[in-house]
Amino acid sequence: MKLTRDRIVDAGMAVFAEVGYHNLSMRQVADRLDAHAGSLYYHVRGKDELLALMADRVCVRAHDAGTEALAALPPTATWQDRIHAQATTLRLSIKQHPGGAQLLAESPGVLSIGALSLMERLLRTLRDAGLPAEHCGTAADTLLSHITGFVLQEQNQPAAPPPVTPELYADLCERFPLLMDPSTPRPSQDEKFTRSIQLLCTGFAAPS
Amino acid sequence: MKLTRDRIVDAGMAVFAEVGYHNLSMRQVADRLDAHAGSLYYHVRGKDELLALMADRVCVRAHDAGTEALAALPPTATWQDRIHAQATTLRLSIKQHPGGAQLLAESPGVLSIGALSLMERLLRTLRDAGLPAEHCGTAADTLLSHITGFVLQEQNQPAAPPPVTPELYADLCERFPLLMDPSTPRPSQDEKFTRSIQLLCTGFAAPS
DNA sequence: ACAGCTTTTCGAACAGTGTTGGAAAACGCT
DNA sequence: AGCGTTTTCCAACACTGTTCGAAAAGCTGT
Repeated sequence: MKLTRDRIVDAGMAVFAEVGYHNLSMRQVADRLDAHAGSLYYHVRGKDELLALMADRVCVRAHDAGTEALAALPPTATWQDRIHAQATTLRLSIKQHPGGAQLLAESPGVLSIGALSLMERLLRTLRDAGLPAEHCGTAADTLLSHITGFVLQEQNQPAAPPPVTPELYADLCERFPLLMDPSTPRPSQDEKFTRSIQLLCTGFAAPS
Repeated sequence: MKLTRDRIVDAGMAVFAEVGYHNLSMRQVADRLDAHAGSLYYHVRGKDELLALMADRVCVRAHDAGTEALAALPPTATWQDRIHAQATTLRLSIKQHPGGAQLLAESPGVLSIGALSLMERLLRTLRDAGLPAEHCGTAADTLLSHITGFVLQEQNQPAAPPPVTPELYADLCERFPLLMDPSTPRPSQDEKFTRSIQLLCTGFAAPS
């Protein structure tokens, strides 16, 4: 079958979902298309461009998932709810592939249609909420960079936490008493995420 | 001279400062020590571990810079000022090396002494500010992931923005009217950063 | 159907990467 | 001096992204 920019990105997304960001290679993408690695370079400038196209596709998927989530919201939903819905769908879309946050993080996101769509809709909801126009830009920027950073840290959490010897544990407790305080609740990632979004929203709403 | 874990990390940081994150290779690090690449593996499990050690060192430097910045603050400084000082020094420390955000983003940061120190001090200032203890954890987490995401997006901004043809520009204006609105102010990165930190601080301070 | 031309694919090669394992050297110690 | 351990070398392996000339495939006009 004929080789095409779109088909290459499709194959890229497929192997991306299987092997993750770090193990994605041009040869694997080519193999999935029954083609040779060199042939890809006729349609794509290089791996960087392919990654950028894939990042854009992730954003587009997140955008589509976001419209669905927004449509499912009851009419009584506040603008905070709408922001939260968009943030959550974006987070889940990124988390769908291993290393998805890296993919978004590496590619310069400005020129991507998908990223622009996400941004525009965030701005839209913030403006419709009646927030001052001059603050909406930084608010949306903050949301996006925060979500990226959050999923990044989330996906890089080691699967098996390293074993702590008792002496090391004691040392840690002494040097980092607040961090190691067992009385503080240790919320799940989902809770942390929704709380951080609420945090940002109250920051947006507060007059400055 | 003898090869040592610390000396390897030193050389890694030097190469890192010169060539950036993406072009850092074990052979270059070894060359700087007049050694062969294979010798590094006696002291370091692999490149991942070396990168983790380097990420920790960046955090330690950021921590030290943060103590200086805090010491230079007047006694009348609010807790928001103290948070801002720490955030700014962390941002600058990361930006010192090209691709520094990637370095922090890739390495699982939990087990790093430097990262823990940064976290602990953030928690300290938030607790000293009188914020409710059960919120300080997510607040500090949000701060760190936001800063990482911010510098990431900042460092990945393409040096030369791609040229926009008039027709493309018109299309963009139609699809993204809010983003393309020329009347909205376009603040510098520094302004965006301080504003986002202020945003987070007001979110922290607001009762939930 | 054939030639001619363009678009696309191949296949081999290049330089570079992280990593490994056995041989060789350096070191410390009795 | 000799032995044992710690450290370094060196050559290799299996990859990676990318390039380039040649070969194939597809289309057009006659």
